[in-house]
Amino acid sequence: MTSEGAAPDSASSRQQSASDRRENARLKDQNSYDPTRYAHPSVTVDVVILTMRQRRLEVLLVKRKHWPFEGLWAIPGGFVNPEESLEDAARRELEEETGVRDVYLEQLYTFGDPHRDPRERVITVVYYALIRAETLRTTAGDNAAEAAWFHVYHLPALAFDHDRILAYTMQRLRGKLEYTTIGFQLLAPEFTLSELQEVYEAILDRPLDKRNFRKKVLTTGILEPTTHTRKSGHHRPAALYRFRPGVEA
Amino acid sequence: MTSEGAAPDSASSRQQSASDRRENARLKDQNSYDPTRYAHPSVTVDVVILTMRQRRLEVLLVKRKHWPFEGLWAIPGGFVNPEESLEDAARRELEEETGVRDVYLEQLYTFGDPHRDPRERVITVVYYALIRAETLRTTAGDNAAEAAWFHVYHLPALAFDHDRILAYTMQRLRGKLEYTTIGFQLLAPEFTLSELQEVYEAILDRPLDKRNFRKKVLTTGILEPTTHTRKSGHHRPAALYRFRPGVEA
DNA sequence: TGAATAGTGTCTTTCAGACAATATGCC
DNA sequence: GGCATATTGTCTGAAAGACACTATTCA
Repeated sequence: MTSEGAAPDSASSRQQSASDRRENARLKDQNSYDPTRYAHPSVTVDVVILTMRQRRLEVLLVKRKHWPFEGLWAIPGGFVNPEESLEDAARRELEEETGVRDVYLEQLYTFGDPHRDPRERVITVVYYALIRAETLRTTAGDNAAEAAWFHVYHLPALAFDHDRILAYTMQRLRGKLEYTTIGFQLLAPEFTLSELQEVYEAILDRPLDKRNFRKKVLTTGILEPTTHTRKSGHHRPAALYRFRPGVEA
Repeated sequence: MTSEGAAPDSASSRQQSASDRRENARLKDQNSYDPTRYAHPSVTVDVVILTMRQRRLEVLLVKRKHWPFEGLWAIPGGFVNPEESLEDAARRELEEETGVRDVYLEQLYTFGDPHRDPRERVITVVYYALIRAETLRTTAGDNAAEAAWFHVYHLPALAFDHDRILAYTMQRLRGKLEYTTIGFQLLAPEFTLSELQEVYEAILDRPLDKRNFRKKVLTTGILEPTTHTRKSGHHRPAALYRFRPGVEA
């Protein structure tokens, strides 16, 4: 076991290790009025909610009604409650916005620039969720003007640093598409190969060759054919597939 | 532009959008005593500091001197100051521990389970840093017992959820090794191909074929030979390479 | 000349990508 | 029959992986 001290520094600050500083914070907390408490930032969870609608990848945004960024669109989010995990907070937020639960949800990144919110310091842990359009509850009616779906490649003006967040979401999504089964999360349990291809094309934002695509997904062995077909127009019905049981992202 | 309302919910909670809730929080903040402030968790930044020493990948840990987890080893970290970004906090922490700056640093993940720290709720944004062993300042002396380097595959008992954090770091590192030049961050500006291979083997924890490895890195074109060689024993000297200027991770 | 590490090439298999014609169902 | 989408196979080039011997330096 090698042992080498950390570099020294201006002494007074360095002698106090990180864990010591936490310990000091705890001791201070035992006082009833603690100025360091005011340094605690707000922590929120934002959830980028994505779905496939009309063969496009769309994101759910809410319209801001107050300063700052009044009138601009924002990724839905909210505060993390004291007794819930970050992921629980994200799932709660997701369910509040869409009524769905038990969907794919993954932590994306944490954004914490000191002035990203002009009101106070807000550190936001961003998650993204992939949901199937059919699982959404239908329009609430009086909320219709507040939340809307947008094509991810034609976004309105966004509040805060939410344009960066969405750009980063797409980057992550494209990366994961290659080596995971994440794309399947946007489809119903049974689906056609054309539908699967549409998901990939929507995420990658480029057309794929049909023969190569089918060859690739079928040779991986993660799909199995069902006996069902889907008729969707004046043409040949497509065979339905499902994920091989036991295979997960 | 399609527009569909978000799902309704138990009304009182749903009618209040996420941005509304933030707005409400701001209004409350204008009072001098605000109970919601107590819900703000502590936010820390932890930095997994990795380097190559003696052909092994090693991580810098600090020994805890107080409850909780007294005597166990922990990833160095500390609070985020009000006026610094998360990455700035990580760089400050890194410099305090090692004396180095301007090294590779990347946000890993944010851990925030409500009881991961038994004292209070602490949400930690974890970064990892890759540094070259030569850039480290030498042992401080009186701090030698507090911080130590550990072989990443032979770790001591760790405090908090730091075992999970280190496991996740290795996972990320292996993933990025394949499609980025991240491994180069652990080497001096000029290095031998054997040294580069040692870095890859240390991260992947498996031996690589020397001929295939050299073929692969040389055909990518990211390396260029220098006119220098390195003699390191009673044997043939090795040619030194450097990264082609302008290529970054 | 022995010890130690540096340096090099071929073959096989797999995967990615370019490319176009036939099949089926419905009107 | 005409329309619309479903379905299918070959070829080529690139990359990955298995595999072993020669070169150089110095004690």
